[in-house]
Amino acid sequence: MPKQAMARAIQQRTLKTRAKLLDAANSVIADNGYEALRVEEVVLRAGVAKGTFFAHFKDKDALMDQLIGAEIDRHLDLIEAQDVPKTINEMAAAFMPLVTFMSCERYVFDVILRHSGAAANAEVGPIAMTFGRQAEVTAAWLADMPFRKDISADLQAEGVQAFVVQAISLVFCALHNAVDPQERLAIYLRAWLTPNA
Amino acid sequence: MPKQAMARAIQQRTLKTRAKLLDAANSVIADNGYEALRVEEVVLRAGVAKGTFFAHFKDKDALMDQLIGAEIDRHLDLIEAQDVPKTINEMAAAFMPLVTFMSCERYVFDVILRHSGAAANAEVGPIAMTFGRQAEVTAAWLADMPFRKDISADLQAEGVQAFVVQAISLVFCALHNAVDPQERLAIYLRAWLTPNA
DNA sequence: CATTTAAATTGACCGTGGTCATTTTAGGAG
DNA sequence: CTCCTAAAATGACCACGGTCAATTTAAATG
Repeated sequence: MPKQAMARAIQQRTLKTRAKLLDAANSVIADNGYEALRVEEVVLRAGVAKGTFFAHFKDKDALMDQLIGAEIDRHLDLIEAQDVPKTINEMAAAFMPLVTFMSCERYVFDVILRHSGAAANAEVGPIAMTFGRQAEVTAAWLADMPFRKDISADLQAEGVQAFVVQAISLVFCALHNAVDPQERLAIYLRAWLTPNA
Repeated sequence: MPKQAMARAIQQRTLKTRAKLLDAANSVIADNGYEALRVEEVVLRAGVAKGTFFAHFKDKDALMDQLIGAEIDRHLDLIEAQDVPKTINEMAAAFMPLVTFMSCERYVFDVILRHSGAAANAEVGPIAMTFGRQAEVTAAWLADMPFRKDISADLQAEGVQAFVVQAISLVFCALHNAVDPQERLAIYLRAWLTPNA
């Protein structure tokens, strides 16, 4: 057997540096919010060089993908832990913590939209995963619910997702920003899930 | 009456410079597409200094807003000039040229999403205007159509818009990019506009 | 322990969007 | 025509994301 380059296991310091970067990023966000995050500030607080950042994250967006994706996942955990909503209003209410987070900053919503569809199968990022997960959760709710029978639960879930995004969009839309997102979402869901009712 | 600074009329060269910048931008886009547009390249072709660009456009995004908004408007003109669609399939087909343009580049779609909701009433940009216009056109179609009577044409139009965006999103989503956007849009519209049918 | 090598880290450097104090110019007033 | 002033144009400069050749370090091997 010829001398051959073996893939070495990842080193301890790799995980340590990664953790330092994530901690630093979270602390920056806690202080100034997502939009104001600067890579320079992150590496400064983490005590590493700038190049190290990009050895760990493809670009700034990849960091945001991870951080925001983790936050969405946390909300989905809570949503899953709750009782299955039985009415449209309960469903709209169940989504609200997630909606509130997604609309906490215009920048955050933009990042989410940009990553909601994965660019390639091989690189389905954290946020794209949460969209898949949200659809699953919703479809599971709808599977044993007294709503529409003419279309699949999956299609219903896709529509719910589209309307959640639409409701959040309106938060940032000057033409409509007087409306309450939860109320608006309930209107959409009623029209989508209980037509002619 | 005291000597007083009067607002002067805009000068001829202002319009000329603006036109030069827009022409240059269009030529860059024709050559390399939207994403590859560089402000430096635009001012080079326009024969003006970099600072001049930003005297005419708040930022690069504002230029994109204007150019892409104009393109969308052109598509809406064509859509309005055509016969009112009578079926779901015709409606989906009617939107296709617009859908195709909106998904011509990932970057273009991102710009559109970023500008679809105006940040403030005072600054409703070209793209935000086209969204309003598209909703109007759709609502006008739906006003005398045999579809749903349980919700207003305006709400139906909002949903159509949400599903058009959703259909475009799938074009860029690796998990779904095998699907034909027109077919997908038709499925959404059928489920939204003719439930239980 | 000494040697070796791939992985991890570094920081000077670059590309590009955006700013602003300074200079130039259009065009109205005398 | 000349002067004057506000608008327009200029380009050196900055901010910040991202790159990469060179350096350091972990840890496997003998």
